[in-house]
Amino acid sequence: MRTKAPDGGRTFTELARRAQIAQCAAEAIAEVGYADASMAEIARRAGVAKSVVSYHFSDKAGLMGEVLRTALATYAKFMEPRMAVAASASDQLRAYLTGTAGYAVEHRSLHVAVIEIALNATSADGRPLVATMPLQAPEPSVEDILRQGQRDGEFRDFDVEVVAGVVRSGVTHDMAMRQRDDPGADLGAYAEELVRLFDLGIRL
Amino acid sequence: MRTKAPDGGRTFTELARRAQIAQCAAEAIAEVGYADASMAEIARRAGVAKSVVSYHFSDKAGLMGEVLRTALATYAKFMEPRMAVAASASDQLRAYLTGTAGYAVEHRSLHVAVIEIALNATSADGRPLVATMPLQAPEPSVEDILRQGQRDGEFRDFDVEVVAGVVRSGVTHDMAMRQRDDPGADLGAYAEELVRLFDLGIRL
Amino acid sequence: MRTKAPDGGRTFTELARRAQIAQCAAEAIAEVGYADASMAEIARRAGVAKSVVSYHFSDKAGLMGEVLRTALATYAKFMEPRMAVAASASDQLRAYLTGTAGYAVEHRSLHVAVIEIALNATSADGRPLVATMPLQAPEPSVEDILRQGQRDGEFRDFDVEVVAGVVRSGVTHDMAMRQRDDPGADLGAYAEELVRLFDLGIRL
Amino acid sequence: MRTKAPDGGRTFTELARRAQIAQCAAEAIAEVGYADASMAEIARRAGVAKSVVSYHFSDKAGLMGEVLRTALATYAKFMEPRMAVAASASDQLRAYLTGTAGYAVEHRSLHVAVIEIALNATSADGRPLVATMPLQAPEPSVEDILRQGQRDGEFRDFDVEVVAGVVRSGVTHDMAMRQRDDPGADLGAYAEELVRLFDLGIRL
DNA sequence: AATGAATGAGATTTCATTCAT
DNA sequence: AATGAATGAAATCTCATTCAT
Repeated sequence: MRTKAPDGGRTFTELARRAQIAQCAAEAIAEVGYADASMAEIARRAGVAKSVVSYHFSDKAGLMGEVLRTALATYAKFMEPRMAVAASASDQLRAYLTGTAGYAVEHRSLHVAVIEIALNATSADGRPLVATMPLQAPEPSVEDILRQGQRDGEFRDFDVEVVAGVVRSGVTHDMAMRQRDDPGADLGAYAEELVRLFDLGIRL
Repeated sequence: MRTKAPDGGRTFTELARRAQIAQCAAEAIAEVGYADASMAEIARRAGVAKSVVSYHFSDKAGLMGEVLRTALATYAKFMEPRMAVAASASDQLRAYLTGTAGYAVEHRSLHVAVIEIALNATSADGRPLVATMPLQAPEPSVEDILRQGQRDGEFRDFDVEVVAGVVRSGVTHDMAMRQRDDPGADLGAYAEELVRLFDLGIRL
Repeated sequence: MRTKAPDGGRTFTELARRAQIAQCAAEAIAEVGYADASMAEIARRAGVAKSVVSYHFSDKAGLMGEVLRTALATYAKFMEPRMAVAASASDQLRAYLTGTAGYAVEHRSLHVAVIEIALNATSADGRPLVATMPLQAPEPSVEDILRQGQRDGEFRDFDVEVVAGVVRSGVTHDMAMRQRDDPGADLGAYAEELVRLFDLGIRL
Repeated sequence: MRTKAPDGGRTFTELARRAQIAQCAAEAIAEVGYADASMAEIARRAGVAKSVVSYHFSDKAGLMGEVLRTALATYAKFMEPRMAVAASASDQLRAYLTGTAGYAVEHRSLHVAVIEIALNATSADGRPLVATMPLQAPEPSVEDILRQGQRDGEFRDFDVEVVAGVVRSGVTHDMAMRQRDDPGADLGAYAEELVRLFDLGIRL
């Protein structure tokens, strides 16, 4: 009897290979950049023939999509318990910042790979890949948290879009760059500093 | 007689061509991403043969280096008068934020291109290109400003490295993303919001 | 006990699968052309795994050979009763033309596939596949009919090889092209027109 | 000064290379069949690198298109003087048959290649290549000749489409097959036999 | 009897680069 | 100063085929 369909008609072996290859793809991208992370390089890191990658993914965009989905799922799973214990909006913001920092440390490759893919990957028609994929970020979003804080009288009045953007870029792009340039950086302390900065910056 | 050597033994025509090609390279990168900004695409945009690009630049890394130098020089020239009129550290920080936002609007391609190049370009040995180049950012750096503010008693005590990073990523990466996703975004208001946020966040 | 050997040691199931796959191969070739009729495409149409095709046929040439044999057998079975009732050479020629036209309509895929295979399929050594296979066309051949007509004084003197070639190409290649370009073409009327044309052309 | 633009902005060298490559493509197709006539094989025969072929032709469909255009132009040039001296419809038909036979002998590769390409080449969207190209056959067409003969009272009444099809397939497909199987076949005698056959078959 | 997984070979195409002119 | 032509290397992807299960 076959070990069929634990998810969408795929066998365990297939799911395992897909996961392995997606992981190697993320590592390749994080290390050599999107432009140099060729299918050959990814296959080499996975220890399989180039054609094995093509066997499991319809094309490069398909593989990149899997990396994005993997990253998002990993991130959501990582954040869920941390966000659950946070009651107030400022606690949630703290949980978001320290949680995301923790994720960036623990899943460095995925973290950097997502940024690279978002910037560079294009689908066949030339549009950015992320624009062609239905990706769903975990709830609540930074915007949600900020708006809640304003409603609850915890936060002052400000443009939610703008502040959410800076908050997010602080724990994604800047942190990724920091890690790349200094792999041993203390991101825990980094996150604490951000918590203080934004708390002071937006508190009523 | 030749019109020689306004800079390092290069004629005016040569300098003009180099500048034109570098500009087109930045535009190509900003529009299609580093991975798809091939020498052919860049040459096409410049309206010259591929070999002309190779004629003026030793190789692709050389061209990317020129884009970085151009961007830095343009940025420095843009910021200099704006920084000059700012006396206190908080005025300087405001000038930095609004100035950089203005630069990002006025020189969108250069702005985005630098981010892409920093993330992706590698020199022949595989190391990140930016790590192999002597690039000199304009004075004062964000770190300089923050430290001065702390010395002057304007700013509270905090980790200068961390805050400088967030400040910088806010006006580089986040702003670039914002522009890409919404070309008509009001970056002036964006900068003002950042000024308030960081002012509150770090003021003593 | 196994249901063995109705033909050369093959079970019924095996024969059925082989027939099914050969049929799907013919359909694939007829629809997308020999060059695009890959083993994967054929397997897809048959609703089986690629490896099933390889399991039943030694290699692609083997499968193509089976298509040829199937086509020939089908053709022979289709023609036999129609030729049997034709006495004179001109009746036989008429039976050949209308019969073959009927076959082309009823077994369109096989008909087109044979032409494609004859033109394109090569065996491992690079020679045309048809040249390496012992294929036996049904009796009487067009040449036989024409020669008989000449002997009987029905037909005038002409080069049998040449006329047989044109007769055959008229009801194979031209008819196949006609079907491809205009699937609803009236091949019955077409055949009647050919009968008249050749009858006048070769009658004494 | 450059040797520019003898045709559509192409230099002499480029035109020469394109012609040479198209010729080699036709030969490759005629010898090994469309399916095995890869870009690599074509480049090998032309004695150039694979990338040279890609340099001169946007893609494989572009090269195949050039082969078709070359063949058509060659055919038109070959036929023109032969058709010009034929006054009556039967003379024109004779000129068409003997002329086309002569062309098939003199330009065997082009002749066979066109048949293969028509049967197999597909453009990117999967449709037959010939259907996507504006190809213009030389005047008068076989249909034109036959209709003229009917109007002039030279030919009897018959379905022009059908007879034109057989006439054409006789001197294209059948002749090509004949040449492939027996390279030394006497196509002159072949054509004469066809002239007699069709003359008797359609004359009033 | 069937098949999922894997694979090497080779397909088409793009790349950065070189060089004679 | 510029460029058309060429090229080897490498990119992505498809192919027919094999094999353990």
